[in-house]
Order: sequence, then C-alpha cells, then structure tokens
Amino acid sequence: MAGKSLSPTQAQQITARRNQILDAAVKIFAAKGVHRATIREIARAAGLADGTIYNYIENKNALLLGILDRLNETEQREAQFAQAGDLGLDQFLELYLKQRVDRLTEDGLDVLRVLFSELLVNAELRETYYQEVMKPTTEVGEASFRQRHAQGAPVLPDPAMATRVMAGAVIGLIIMRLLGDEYLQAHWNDLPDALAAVMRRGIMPDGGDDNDPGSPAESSESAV
Amino acid sequence: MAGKSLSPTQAQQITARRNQILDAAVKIFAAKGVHRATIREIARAAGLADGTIYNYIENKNALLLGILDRLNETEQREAQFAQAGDLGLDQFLELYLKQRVDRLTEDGLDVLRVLFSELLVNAELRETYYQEVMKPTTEVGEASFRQRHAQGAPVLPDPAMATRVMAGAVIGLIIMRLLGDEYLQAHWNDLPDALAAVMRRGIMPDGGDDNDPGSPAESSESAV
Amino acid sequence: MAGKSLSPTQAQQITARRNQILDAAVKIFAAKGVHRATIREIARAAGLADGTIYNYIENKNALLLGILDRLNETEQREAQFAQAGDLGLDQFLELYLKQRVDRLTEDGLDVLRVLFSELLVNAELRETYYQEVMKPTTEVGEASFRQRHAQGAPVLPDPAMATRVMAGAVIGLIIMRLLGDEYLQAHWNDLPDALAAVMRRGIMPDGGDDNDPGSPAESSESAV
Amino acid sequence: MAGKSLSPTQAQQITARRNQILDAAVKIFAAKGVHRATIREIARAAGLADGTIYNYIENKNALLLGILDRLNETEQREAQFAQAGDLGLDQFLELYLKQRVDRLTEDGLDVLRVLFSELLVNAELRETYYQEVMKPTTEVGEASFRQRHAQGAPVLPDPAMATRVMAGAVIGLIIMRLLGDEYLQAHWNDLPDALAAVMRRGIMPDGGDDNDPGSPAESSESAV
DNA sequence: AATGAATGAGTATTCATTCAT
DNA sequence: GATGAATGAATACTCATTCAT
Repeated sequence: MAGKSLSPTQAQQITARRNQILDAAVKIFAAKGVHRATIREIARAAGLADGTIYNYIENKNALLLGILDRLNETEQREAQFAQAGDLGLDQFLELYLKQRVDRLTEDGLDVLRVLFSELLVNAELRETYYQEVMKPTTEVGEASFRQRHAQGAPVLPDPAMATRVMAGAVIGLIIMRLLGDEYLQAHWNDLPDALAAVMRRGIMPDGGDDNDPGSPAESSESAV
Repeated sequence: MAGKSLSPTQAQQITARRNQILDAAVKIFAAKGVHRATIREIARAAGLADGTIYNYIENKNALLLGILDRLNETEQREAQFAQAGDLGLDQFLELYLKQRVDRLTEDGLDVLRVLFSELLVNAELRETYYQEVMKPTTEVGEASFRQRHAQGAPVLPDPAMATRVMAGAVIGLIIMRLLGDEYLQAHWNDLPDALAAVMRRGIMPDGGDDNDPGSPAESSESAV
Repeated sequence: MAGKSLSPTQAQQITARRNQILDAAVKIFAAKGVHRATIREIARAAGLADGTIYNYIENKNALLLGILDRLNETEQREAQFAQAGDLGLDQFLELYLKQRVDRLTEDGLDVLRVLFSELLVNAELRETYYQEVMKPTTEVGEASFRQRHAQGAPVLPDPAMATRVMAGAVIGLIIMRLLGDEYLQAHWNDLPDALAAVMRRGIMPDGGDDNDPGSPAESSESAV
Repeated sequence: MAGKSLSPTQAQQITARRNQILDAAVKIFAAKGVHRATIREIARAAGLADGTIYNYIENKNALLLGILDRLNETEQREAQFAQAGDLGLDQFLELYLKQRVDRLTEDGLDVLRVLFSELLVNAELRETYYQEVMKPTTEVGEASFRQRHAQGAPVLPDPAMATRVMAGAVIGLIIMRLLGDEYLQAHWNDLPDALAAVMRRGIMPDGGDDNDPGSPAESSESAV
C-alpha cells in the first residue's frame, strides 16, 4: 500500500500537500459550488500550479471525494466509538451535540456547505453517505431511545421517530446557520444547553394555565 | 405597455410553456445539480428544442431564478399572511408545519433539493433568500413566542432561540428526508403530531429515574 | 417569367414590398455590418414579421445580392449609356462625378457602405462587381483619355493610369466621407468643381514662380 | 508589477505567438470577413488548437482590435513623426505616399481589407480611427498646404479641400487595387510618380485647344 | 516534483429558416 | 399573405487534463 519506496518523511510530505490542496478546494467549493470552482482557482489558493494538483489527486471529482472522505474519517470514527459501547440517551445526546454543534469552526462549516450542497443533488454520493454515516448514527440513536423507553413513558413511542426529531433539530440548526442566520452565528455556544432543555421539557409547555392542568392543553392539542 | 398585443389566451400559453420548462428544469436540476444539467437535457425533458427554451427565459441562470421565484411567490404569500394578523404560537406552529411539512409532494421535494443545494454555496442567492424568506418567517415566530412567554415560564427564555430550535427541527427533518431517510419517507404524515408533542413536552423528559416524577407531564404523555 | 397569374397591380405590390425590405436591410447592414444584422431587426425595421421576409427573398444572402443588384441596375444603365456614345473626356468626367459624387443622398451612402465593406472581403462578389461595373467604367474612361491624348500632350501618357487616378480620387473621397470626415460632409457640393480644377491644373502647381517656367519645378520633382 | 515573472525570453515568445495568431487572423479575416471567419479556422491557420488562441487574446473582437492596434502603432508613429517637424508640401506628399503606397506588401493589403471593411460598418471603430489616424494626418496635410499657399496662387484655395483631394486620391487608388484592378496591381510602382505629376499639373490640362499649346507640360512628360 | 502552455471536448447561446395557424 | 413560435445547426468560449521542459 505504501507504493514503491516512500520514506516516512516523504509520505508525510505527500499527505501534507494533499491536505493543503483539499483545504483550498473546500474553501473554493464552499464559496462558489463545486462546478463553478475551477482547478486553476484551487491551485492558486493552494499556492500551486494547475498541473501540480494532478500529482496528488486523480481528477476534479476525486477532489470532492477526498474532502468527504476526510470528513467521514472523523465522523465514522465517532459513530463507531458510539456503537462500541452502549450509549445512554444522555450520553448519546451529548456526543451527538458535541460532534455536530460544539465543534463547528469556520472551516468545518465550509466542509458542511459542500457536503450538504452536493448530497442534495447527487444520488450516488447520497447513497454512500446514507449507508456510511446517517444509518449508523440513527441506529445508535434508536438504541439509546429504546433503552430509555424501557425505563418510563416516552413522549414519542417510536424510537425511530424520536431519533429523527432530535437529529433533525441539530441538522436544521446547522443548515440555518449555514444559510446566514445571524442570531445562530452569535449564540452558537448556547445551542447545546438550549437543545438539551427543549429535548427534556419541550419548547412551549402548556404554559400559564398551571392552575388548570391538562384540559386546556388538550383542547389546543387538537388544533395542531 | 402591456407588451404590444397579448391576448389573454396568448399570455396563458406563455405562462403554461414557461411552467412546463421550469418543471423540467426542476426535475433535471434536482437529479444532477444545476451545473451538471445541460440546457439540452432540460429542453428534451420539456419536449422542446434547445433554442425554444430561450423564447421563455433569458439564460440558464434565469432558469434557476425562475424556479425560486415560483417558490417564493407561495412562501412569501404565506409569510405575509402570517405577518398580517397576530399569530398565536399554536397558529404559527400549525401554519409553519403546514407550509413546510404537510404539503410536500415529490415535486415540492425536488424544488427544495435545488433550493437548498444552491443556497448553501451561492452567497448572493443566500442573501436574497435570507432577507425575503428566512427573516420574515423568524420574525413572525419570535413575536408568537414573545406573546406566549408573557403568559408563563418559558423553557427557552429567548424567543429568538426558541424560534430557531423549532424552525430548525422542521428544516432538519426535511433535509433528512431529502437525504434519503427511509423512515421519514414512510412516516411523513406522522410528523406534525410528533413535532407538536415534542415542542410541548420535550422528547426525553427526565423520566421515572428521579425524585420528582413529573406527574403533570406524564399524565399527558399517553396522549401522544 | 411572370409566375402563375400576377395582375400588374399585384406585381407592383410585390416590388414595393421588396423595396421596402431592401431599404430596411440597407439601413441595418450599413449600421452594423451584414453579419451582425439579424433578419429580425431588418423585419422590424421594415415593419414586418420575421417570416414575412421570406415571402420576398430567398435567404439572407439574397438580401445582400438584392441590394447590390438594385444598385447595379442604375450603375450599369449609366455605364452602358456611356459606352453607347463616344464620350469626350469632359463629358466622362462630368458623368462620372454626377454618378458618384453629385447624387449621394444619405441613403446612397448607406448602400455604398455595405457595398464596399462586403466587396473588400468577399472575393466572389468582388469578381462580379469588377466585371460588371469597374471594368466597363474604366474602359470608357480609358477611351476618353485616349481620345484626348490624340489632341495634345497628356500629363500621364498611359490612359489606363490616368483613368485610375481620376476614378481613384473620386472613390477615395467617397470613402473618406464614409469614414466620417466632417469637412467633406460639410463641403460635399464643392467637390465637383474642386475635382475638375485639380484634374485640369493640378493641386500644387510649381507655385508663385510663374515667371520662371520650368526650372524650379524640375528641381523639386526630383525630390518626390 | 511587471507581471509576476516574465523573463525577456518568455515575453518574446508570447509576443511571437501573439503575432503568429494575428497574422493568421488577418489572412482569414481578409479572405472571408471578420464574421464569417471562425476561431477554429484562425487557430488552424496559426497551427494551434482553438483554446490556445484564448491564452493570447481575450476574445474574437480583441483579435480584430489587436490587428488594428498593430497597424496603428506604425501609422501613428509616422503621423507623430510628421507632426513633429514642419513639413513642406513636397515632404508631406512624399511621406504620405511612402506610407500609403510605397510599402504595400500583400500582407499589408490584407490588413487594409480588414480595416476598411470594418471601418465602413462599425461606427465605434470608425470614430476611434478618425480621431487617431485620419484627423492627425489631415491636419498635417492642411498645414503643409497652408505653407505652400503663402508662396503663390493655389489651385484650391482651401487647404482642407486640397488635403482631402490628395489623400482621397491615394486612398481611392488603394481601394481600387483592393477591389481587384489588375492594372494597378501590375503598375503599382509607377503610382508615386504619376500621382506627383498629377498633383503638380493636373491630369487633363486644357490641352491643345488653347493659346498656350502645352509646351511646358511636354517637357516634364518624360518624367512620368 | 513543479510548471503552465497546449489541447479539444463540452455547452450555452444565437439566429436563419420553416411552417402551422 | 402574414405571423412568430419552434427548430437545430453553427460557434465562441471555458476548463479539466496532459505533457514537454
């Protein structure tokens, strides 16, 4: 696998160069989309000439795949770690939030821009991502919910649905931030707590009417 | 000024042809992305020759804008309607879910694929969408939450955050469905109720395990 | 030759429509060149729809040929007239100036724009024009000069060269006017007299030194 | 500021390549007109692939401008030289003839084909050419004639008209040659002398018929 | 290994021409 | 006859990829 004769130093240099190229590609892809980005732009952003890129990647498409692979390495590692042990729901939530929310640097956001933008309109990529990331993750989530359900009455009796709602909330908030929502940009750090609170107690408890528990709530439930 | 001499029938035909072209474009754009789609493909999908497209749209980019305009017409109409009257939180939630979840046909999904995919990597489009759709919508949401907060103790004290969490959940679930989640595809109709339940009571109440056995909460759990 | 069944009135109408189209074509061709002009523009300038043009001309190229034919009809008529009788040099000059200079309306200028512009870069057209217009005209000129030469000492012993110089002067002045020379535009009516004067006496006789005929002139001739 | 890192050799190569392309363009443009010429043809004529052209020129229109710029470099240099010193009429004539007549190679003719063909139907180009070439040249001419007029009785009292007639003769002869006149092609070298003779003494002195039977005229005939 | 000039396939767009109404 | 929507061939231009230096 190590090719002909790569000294460790050489291999390191190649990896470094590759990462430098992938970083540049992420930046340009995120700024204008995969197709509108040109190899020349990416090369310039990486401080290289056009042709040099091709010493490190097969072609433009491999550039995209390389970016997503680098992302998956991280995500899968964590998904596998999660799967390894049994995760309590609280732990799962914490882990998931950490992965998805806590750690979003500006660079990370750019990768997600490219990832989601391409996933939405590329069926092949989507299938891969679904199998390799979404499915394992939701399965961990479902298991966690099932565990919790055994302990007491769940709000959503279906662990699958519960997992989707929770994961959906996280993904949606990321998307909203990527779409430019200024509030989320400014209060990103408050998200984990806010999400945890909502997950535990809801967002709009049948409030105010504490004196008359139940009936008014139900009357309005039907309205939803 | 009304364009030389457009009989109502002619105007109708032009609109019909335009919609036929936009429909074809949505389908192809959603399947392969705006840039991988060729005018020829779109023309063929619309049953037309290449050149004919240009009798109805300025250029390929206007094709994308035309699609989004058609979407915005609907969305803005509803956003304005919402803004017109004061919306109670329940009404806002209902309206928002209706718009976003309830009514998603396969065609509607394709438009959203294209919309989100482009929004993520096109700053100019993003800005327009943010000003014309996201901002008005979140403002209505914030107002609704503020109203509700006056009545009693909120889970999230900040109405802005509350709005984001709720909107994020909806958007995220749509994205997950667009990414191919089979469960959501199969149970899409259950979403409104599930979301309403979670918004009211949370997804994982500090159930059973503690000293304060949340009786009021549990009493209504069974209702979901 | 008169087709199926054309009443004289119909034939007239057809010719009128044709001329209306050719006039429009001249205007547009002159303004932007044959290739940059579109059939649609010409049709609009003629107050017609695109397709209607094709009831009167074969195709775009025939439009150009039609314009030149209409021009040639006039020019050849005059060239033939000239050839018919023997033309004295003065008469030839007068006729040539009349044709070429005297009668240039704004419309006539536009035709010449198109004519010369195309002739210069279209070898086939050039050959036709050369045979049908230039050659007959120069032959009349040469004959006139030959006649005159018999009477006395010519400045240019070669009638062919004399004809070219004279015709060249006229053509060149037209070109300069077409190129926008403001002086020529303003003083176009003075041209025939000026040209006649120059043809008779030169433009810069060995000036002032009339008293000393010959020698100073020769000294400066060598300088040329 | 000098373009990153252009070694003199590189700059030379770029210029050489550019000239090679412009030469090919002149040839094709002259043969079929700017608009009927395709980039592919020009590329092939230059021994290059289509795309390579665009490493050296912006677009097809810049190809035309590049050709004319190369021409103007020469013409302006000479016009400026003329303007620099005071030019006697004889010197002006000599210079003008040299520029315009003396030096016309087959290549030069092709450039003039393209130049005049485009000037006639391109108002913008025409304006530029008028300001940068025609106007300066005629001004030098007018000054020369004014000088000469001070010395004695002029045939044409208006130096502006005199300049136009002289320049017109030269331009017209070039046009006639470009239109295929075989005589001019064969006797091009005799033109300067013939023109000079005509400018001095006219082309058809009121010969024979009058009291002064042309003896001075005959003495110089041999010079033509 | 790095460079960037050369290549040519791929595509948006234009526009002469046709033809159903 | 007139119309102008539909057609599709033609073409300028872009850009991923190759390869001589």
